[in-house]
Amino acid sequence: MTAAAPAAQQSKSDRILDAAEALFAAKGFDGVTLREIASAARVDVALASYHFGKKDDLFVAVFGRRAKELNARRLEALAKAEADANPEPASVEAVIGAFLRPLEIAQRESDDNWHHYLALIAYVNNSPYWGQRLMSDTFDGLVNRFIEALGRALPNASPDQLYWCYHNLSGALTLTLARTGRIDRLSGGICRSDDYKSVYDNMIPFMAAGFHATCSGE
Amino acid sequence: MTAAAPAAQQSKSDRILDAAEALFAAKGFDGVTLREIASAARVDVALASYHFGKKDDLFVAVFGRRAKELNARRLEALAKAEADANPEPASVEAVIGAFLRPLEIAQRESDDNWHHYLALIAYVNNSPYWGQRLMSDTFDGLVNRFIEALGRALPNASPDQLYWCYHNLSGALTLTLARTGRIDRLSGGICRSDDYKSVYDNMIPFMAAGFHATCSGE
DNA sequence: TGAAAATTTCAACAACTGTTGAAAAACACT
DNA sequence: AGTGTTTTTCAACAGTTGTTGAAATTTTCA
Repeated sequence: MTAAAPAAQQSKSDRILDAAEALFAAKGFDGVTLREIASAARVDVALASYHFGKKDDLFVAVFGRRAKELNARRLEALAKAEADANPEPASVEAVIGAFLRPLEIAQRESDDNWHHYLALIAYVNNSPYWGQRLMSDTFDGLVNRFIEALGRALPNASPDQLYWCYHNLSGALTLTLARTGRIDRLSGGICRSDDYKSVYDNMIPFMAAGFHATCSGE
Repeated sequence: MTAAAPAAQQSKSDRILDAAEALFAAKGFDGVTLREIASAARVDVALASYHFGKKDDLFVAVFGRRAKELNARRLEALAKAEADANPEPASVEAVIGAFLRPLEIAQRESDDNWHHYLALIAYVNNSPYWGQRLMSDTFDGLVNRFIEALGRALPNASPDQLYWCYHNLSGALTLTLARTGRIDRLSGGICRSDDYKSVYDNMIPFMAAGFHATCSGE
């Protein structure tokens, strides 16, 4: 009788962030109204403005909320991969795994709504409006850490090769996080977008092979 | 004196489609108003409704306009690749090239605004709302033709392996088409998202290696 | 307990939204 | 020229939008 009531213990401010996160991820910034968010959070409309200011600021607040923890999880995985390989540099596959596996784990944490946040990342990453500044401010530092690690695993690679390869990885990942259900329909049910294990089990060696093929000396 | 005036010869209906294409691609369906579109097309607001009906229908009309030609270009490239390899099946790299190169060419046709349309594809492909049905209706037939060709090049691959690999390809391509400028900023100017040649020169061997690594017999 | 601060509600604002119906203009065709 | 058809304009609609200011409530803390 004690479970199933964590929502009641959440502050209204948190409820707003939760509702906004899910709705922004599903419908985009302009596809959601503050009244929808307030209604989903069971809260007065004006409260969103009181706590977070303009609608833009609310969006940025939502996007920033989980970023710190996600970055920490990824950095931890990277550090572990590098420690395991010491004194050799971590392999390409290990670095990519450190970049991706924390997402798989987060996606499966069904009690917390991480998958909404990850879908929101997908939205932002592909948005011409938000994509440039907000993504950069939030993730560029982390990404460059990973690219440096990939450079150590591929000493013959030039910087632009590494960046373009990361671009491929980022795009494939983004489409996965968006969870549009396209692959389900395209494959006639053979593939399921919520089968996270399969996604990452395929993606990691796929991307590692791509890095090796295009980032060796020429 | 005769050039630079093709816009004047366009019908108002075409001007609406052009304006809607560019604006939808830049700001998404909900981020654009019919008045913005009409204003950009130098046309009365009511005219969009007269020609295309509801806003949703206009969006679908925009999306469908160039789809037939794009599909034809890609199929032609696929047929050429298979003819060149005959009697062997076309290689993975050749099939992927047939899928991607028509986009590179279209992106560089600066007189026609193909790059707006391609950015619109990126938007739709990642949209949880439009992504499923509209993408499927427009492109699934073509995509399955390419996946069959990839299956002939990789006879040991299982269908789900091929679909997941295509998923990776599609995601990376989508991020490229979105042209958010992220890679420019992330790389500190080393990479430029409008350097289409580099993008595809990297992406094709990258993806081919990924297919080979994950779609061989196990 | 009581006052100050933070939170929450209520009501309303001006601006903007997609859409429509009727009038007006342009066009096609005999 | 005069018909019927298509295209274009104009004006307006009912509903929704983000945002705000003031009042009411709750919380904080000495």
